Amino acid sequence: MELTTAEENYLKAIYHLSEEGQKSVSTNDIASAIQTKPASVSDMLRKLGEKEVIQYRKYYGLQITPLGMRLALQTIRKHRLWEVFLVDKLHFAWDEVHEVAEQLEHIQSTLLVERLDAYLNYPKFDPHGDPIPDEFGDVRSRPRIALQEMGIDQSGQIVAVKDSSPAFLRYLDKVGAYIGARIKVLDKVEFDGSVEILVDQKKTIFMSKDVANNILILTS
Amino acid sequence: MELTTAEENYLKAIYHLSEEGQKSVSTNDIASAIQTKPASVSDMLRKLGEKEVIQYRKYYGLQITPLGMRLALQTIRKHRLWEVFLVDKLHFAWDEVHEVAEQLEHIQSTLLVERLDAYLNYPKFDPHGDPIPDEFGDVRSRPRIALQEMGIDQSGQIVAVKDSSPAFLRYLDKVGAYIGARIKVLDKVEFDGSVEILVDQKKTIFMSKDVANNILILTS
DNA sequence: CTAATTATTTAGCTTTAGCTAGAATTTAAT
DNA sequence: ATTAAATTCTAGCTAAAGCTAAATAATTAG
Ligand SMILES: [Mn+2]
Ligand SMILES: [Mn+2]
Ligand SMILES: [Mn+2]
Ligand SMILES: [Mn+2]
Repeated sequence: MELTTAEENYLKAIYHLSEEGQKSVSTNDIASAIQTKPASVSDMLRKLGEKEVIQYRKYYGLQITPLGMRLALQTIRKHRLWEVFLVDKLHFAWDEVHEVAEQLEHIQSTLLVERLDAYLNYPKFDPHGDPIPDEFGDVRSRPRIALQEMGIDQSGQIVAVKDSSPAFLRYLDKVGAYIGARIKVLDKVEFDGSVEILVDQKKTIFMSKDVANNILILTS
Repeated sequence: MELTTAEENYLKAIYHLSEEGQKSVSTNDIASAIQTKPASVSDMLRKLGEKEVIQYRKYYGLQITPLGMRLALQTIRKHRLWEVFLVDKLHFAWDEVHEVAEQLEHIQSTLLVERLDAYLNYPKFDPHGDPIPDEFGDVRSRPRIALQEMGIDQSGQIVAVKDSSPAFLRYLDKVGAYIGARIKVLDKVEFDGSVEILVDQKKTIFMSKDVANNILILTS
């Protein structure tokens, strides 16, 4: 069973929107995630249903099937491995990789994926801190919470970002909030939800609720 | 001006068949090179003509335009750089790279090509000995002749192969005729055109006319 | 110089993946 | 319980890229 590039992109979007296959997703959500019209989505859902990668009931949502899950995770695995390659080997910035990985993830060659994985030394996380599924689709995920959820004086380590848009990532670069940084919450403003944090015991940063919501922390 | 994947493949085939843009090519030749039907080729030629990458006159051949040449060479550059990557970095065998490079060559990202080129240390030739065009499409080609054309006692170095099919390349691996090997023609059989050569001053190989025709030599 | 053969193109059909416009269904609000 | 609003789906169109069958042009042979 092989999927077209469009089908892979839809399935990946569905997987992400359903939060790793848990809840059901809406046609409109898929449309906006994938930058297309709801009518196109309806049509694709029918096709994906026929291919049995999702279970689709008209007007009610859809559920990704175990088969669909496996295929989605394969594509995600490739996407993230390529991102590691681009950053580690070709010295791309972490905000420059997404677009290219979006293309590279569709290259069909199991040998290529295996060799790439080995060449990169079997990385467990991509440049944005997202876990890389193994060849069987198993994801070893760490318990992580949004920086926004942390209380005053709580500390931890930045392990991932929710938003991978260049604008957001470049902002993080600017303020020095990189993956791996150790942080401690110094203060939280009730009024607007903004937070003040100490980074690596030396630098103090103020950030809005919006920003703090997109930074994921492994607490300690 | 950007081309679709299919258009890039056609243009590349046209470029190769025309022997780097010299002679004109036929519809049937393109069809068999690209494994498609002549009717499909006719249709694509019309489109490529409209995009002005070829000059097309119905029923008479076609000429690749300077623009078409530039675009074809860009794709060829990418193809060959990826082949180097696969062999040098991911340890693919030289007969395993073509199919994958055929996909990778269509990835759109000038930054990627630049970085890849630098990462590979600006290689001048691909694993099959074919020259890699620079970013402006300039190809520094070496004067080379088919092993078949050599006379007895003439010597030289294997610098490239004409045929890159796995079957042929694996045969060369088996007999030890690799790129870079120094050879000398010991004997030629008039009857069937087969030749006997000495490889690296130690090993003697017999090969058919067909094989000798697909091995390219830099004479010395 | 015709006539047969070969090469090439055109016409019309298929699939994939989009789109718009409008119909159908579900959900929310009186 | 209706009605209104929002969501989702269907119908019908387009473009790319392929196909087969048939038409047409060019080439070769007698
Ligand atoms: Mn993609
Ligand atoms: Mn990522
Ligand atoms: Mn290709
Ligand atoms: Mn090659």
